[in-house]
Amino acid sequence: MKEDTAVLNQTDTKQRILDTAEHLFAREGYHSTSLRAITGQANVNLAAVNYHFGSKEALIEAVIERRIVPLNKIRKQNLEAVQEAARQEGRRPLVKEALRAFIEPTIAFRESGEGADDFSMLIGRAIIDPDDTVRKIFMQHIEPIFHLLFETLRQALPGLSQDRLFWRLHFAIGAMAHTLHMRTMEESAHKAGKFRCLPEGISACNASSMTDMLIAFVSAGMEA
Amino acid sequence: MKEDTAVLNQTDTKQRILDTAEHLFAREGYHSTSLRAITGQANVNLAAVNYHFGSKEALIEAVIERRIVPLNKIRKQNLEAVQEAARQEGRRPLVKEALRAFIEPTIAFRESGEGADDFSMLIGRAIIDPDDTVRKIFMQHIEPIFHLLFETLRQALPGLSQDRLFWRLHFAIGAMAHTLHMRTMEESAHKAGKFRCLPEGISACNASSMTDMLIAFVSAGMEA
DNA sequence: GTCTATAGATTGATAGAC
DNA sequence: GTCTATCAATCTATAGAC
Repeated sequence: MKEDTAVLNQTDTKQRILDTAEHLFAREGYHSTSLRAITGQANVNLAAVNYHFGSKEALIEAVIERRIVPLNKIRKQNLEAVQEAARQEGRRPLVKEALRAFIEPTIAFRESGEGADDFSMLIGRAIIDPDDTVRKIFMQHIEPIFHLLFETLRQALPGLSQDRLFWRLHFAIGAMAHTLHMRTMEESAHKAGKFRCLPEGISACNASSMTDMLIAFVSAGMEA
Repeated sequence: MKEDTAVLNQTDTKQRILDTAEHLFAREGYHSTSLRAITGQANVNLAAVNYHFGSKEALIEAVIERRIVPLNKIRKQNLEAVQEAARQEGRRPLVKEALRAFIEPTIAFRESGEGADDFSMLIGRAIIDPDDTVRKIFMQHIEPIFHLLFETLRQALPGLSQDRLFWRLHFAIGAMAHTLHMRTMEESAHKAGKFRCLPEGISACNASSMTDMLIAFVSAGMEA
């Protein structure tokens, strides 16, 4: 009984720290978020972070790994399925299906449940953030998947030089990162209205149609 | 004589602070860069920042405005020239020439002289950075130009709904920001090799060919 | 495991001599 | 205008009682 309570409290505290840290790191950034802000909002003691994780850097590492591991597993399966389907049908992979295999699970993550929205932003930030603390952790997880995506696209576009393919993929990743990084799609649309980019503002849209628009955009760019 | 020396010292100190701040803000980020790091590297006294600029926030404001004002003037002239040429020839503006009017001076800036490389990174960061300190300053300068770009593209693509146009432009800006944000094109290419995305590494390329590739990419995406 | 209290370092900003 | 010296606030991290 005593043990159960202890374990429950432990996981509960760890979980609350992870969730709150994910939220604040995504929205305020790693350096701008203090441990006090996290523990305060999570309603746990300041010392709990160092007890459970050891340091602030180990905390964000745990935040990232919790989500990136299952996400990369899906992306890997998708990309391998694309290659396998093309091989069995004796054709090249399509640019669009390769990009969808990579992009769709990333954006779909947003609607998959509590906190996923935050992690989506965190991915967008990690891709871009020049701060080594966040990006290094992220890069070592994304590297093999990026390699697999590049290889699949190389098969899809055999006429394109590797240099051009690399830079086009670079542009595509930038478009995706910028989209992931938005706080919410509603907020971004609202801001577009506030900045008077448009006469009457822009409609928000769900992750599914956003994914379709993004894939259409980057596919056309890759094949330009 | 005394006055000349005083003025020279003043502008020299202010200039050195501006240049060094631009460099460090771009590479390390606003919050991760301390005033001590700036004054130390610029070889000026710590108190000089607050004497000349008043605060850290006023400093980055000065850093941004020094470059963004002439840059936006060029972008504005370019976009108006595109609209005017199309009007005189009785045709719609081309997507490609509208995007080039906006993108080319932004990237060309990189090769225009000392420090421009840093500011290019800073722009890329400002577009993306969720930190309000940097982005708010930047956004209030970019808003009218963005509005003009949107309007020109609306003329170029009359069949596209404003919603779709907005999101496609959003993707295009993301691709551009990600490219601007790179430390250097050589470094980015080198990293691609290090991460083994490619068997033999990627060639760097100059700003001009980078601009052409980016414009080809985003034009195809806009017209998808 | 959780808490208080605090060490130890760093930050932006300023006062006052020169 | 430039400098030293310092304040007051903040930060991460930890020691030790419970």
